[in-house]
Amino acid sequence: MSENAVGWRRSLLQETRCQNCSLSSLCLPLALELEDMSQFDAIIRRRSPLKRGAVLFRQDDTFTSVYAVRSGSLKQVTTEGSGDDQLTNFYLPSELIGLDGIDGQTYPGSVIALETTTVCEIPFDRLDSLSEDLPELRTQLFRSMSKEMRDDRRMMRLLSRKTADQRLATFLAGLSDRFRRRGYSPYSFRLSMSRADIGNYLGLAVETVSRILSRFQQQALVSVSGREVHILDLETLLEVAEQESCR
Amino acid sequence: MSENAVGWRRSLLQETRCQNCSLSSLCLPLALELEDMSQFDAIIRRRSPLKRGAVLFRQDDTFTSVYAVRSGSLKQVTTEGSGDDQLTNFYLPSELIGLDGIDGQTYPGSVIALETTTVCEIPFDRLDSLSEDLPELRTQLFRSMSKEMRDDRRMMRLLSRKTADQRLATFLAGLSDRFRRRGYSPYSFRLSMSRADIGNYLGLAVETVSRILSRFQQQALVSVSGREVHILDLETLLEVAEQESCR
DNA sequence: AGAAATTACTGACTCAGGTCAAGACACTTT
DNA sequence: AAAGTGTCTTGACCTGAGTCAGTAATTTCT
Repeated sequence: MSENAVGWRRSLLQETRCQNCSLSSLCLPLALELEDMSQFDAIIRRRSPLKRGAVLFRQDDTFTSVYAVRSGSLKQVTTEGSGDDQLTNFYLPSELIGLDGIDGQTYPGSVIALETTTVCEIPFDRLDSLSEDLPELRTQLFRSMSKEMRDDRRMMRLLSRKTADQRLATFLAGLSDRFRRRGYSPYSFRLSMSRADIGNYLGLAVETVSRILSRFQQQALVSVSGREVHILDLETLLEVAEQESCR
Repeated sequence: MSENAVGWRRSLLQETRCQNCSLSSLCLPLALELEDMSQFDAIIRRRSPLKRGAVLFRQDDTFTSVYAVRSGSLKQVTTEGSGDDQLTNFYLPSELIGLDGIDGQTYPGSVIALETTTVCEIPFDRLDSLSEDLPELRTQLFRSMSKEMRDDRRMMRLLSRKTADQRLATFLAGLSDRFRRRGYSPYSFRLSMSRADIGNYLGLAVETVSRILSRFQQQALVSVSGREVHILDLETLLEVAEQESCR
């Protein structure tokens, strides 16, 4: 405990401010001047890291805060009726969690860490009132929500019109792009989620995910070993993802 | 032209203000005091009615305004690649259109009237700056967006987990509920959209929509004649909509 | 290190819902 | 009233992906 606690305390002091955060150009305060950013920074609560499987908040918990991912990744899971879970989102660094909880005062799904993960907690009432004084912050908040709606629409199209092949190609290409934007290799990354998670998210059976990943590998589009992914032919992958409902 | 124009001019004067609007308890300004509401009212532009099939705005048009439906109904259609449309939403009175255009500066889909329809145009830059002075308005705006995200998640669950029967039952029950909230009969209404629209929205072939509506009728859950719908057994319909993935 | 428990892969079989085709119905328009 | 056009319904057939079952490979625990 002692060693870790010290390490954590130190990193808290070192890079715990938005001003020093490597994600500041992607995250909520991206449009703020330095002095505004320190106002924003003041309302943020850093949280100690979550371990794999740890719950950030549970479905139906009272909504209080939104969270920005600092490192690691998480999934959102909504349980309706009994037993039948739906994985509605994966969150990567700089992305905002919990915006769908504003209406209704409770979170509509549980959010769970997929690996060791750190997040910044942003109490929503403080964020709301700060957005009164900082138009750029308000704009960015509107944009984040708007973007999420747009992404949701894309997901609906995927779920209602795309074949299993197209879904997986879209998923892999999408991850690749998200890694690229965050400065990681778009061609080589590790999946933090299980096949079951991917299947649940894409509306496919686990077996289908496995089968298609194997076929993509045969076709030399990707090379997969467990959760390690190498994208070999992004070009073709994107073609598969968007190809005409070719008959 | 003259008679209609006069009629329209008159109704403009009569009930063209939020203060008199029967939807004010459901619409964006729902939380505002009377004097705040008149501030809000001042930024709104009434539009002359759209006829069936008329386009409110087109995909990729520059984003300028959001719209509140005053009467009638509309659909949002997104075209990706070539030809392959996806119907992503139906809008009923009091609902807000265009919030997904804030990010990216263009509308992500075309919005088309399904019948004679009137909308209130709300220029977004004015709405944004007004939300600085009226916290209740800002809150309501956040809520509307949050609610839409929540609805989107529900739609994803529908598209990825529900059977065709469950989808149609959910759709009918949902419409019924939306009519009820707006003060119309939840048991008897007219569909403003075609079977093709319904199919597209629910991720089903037109034929499937037809077949299942027929079966629902046989099972005495509903009685359908063309676009006229009577819900005979809402209880069971809701059961079908949410039943366990019963094996 | 070895046992236990997840997690991932592959094959064989099934079925919900898509596709194709044809006819019925409901509207305008002349 | 006939003709034309789009929307809706019904039937026959087919296929993509789900289910079930068994095995292999990881990861976790002791």
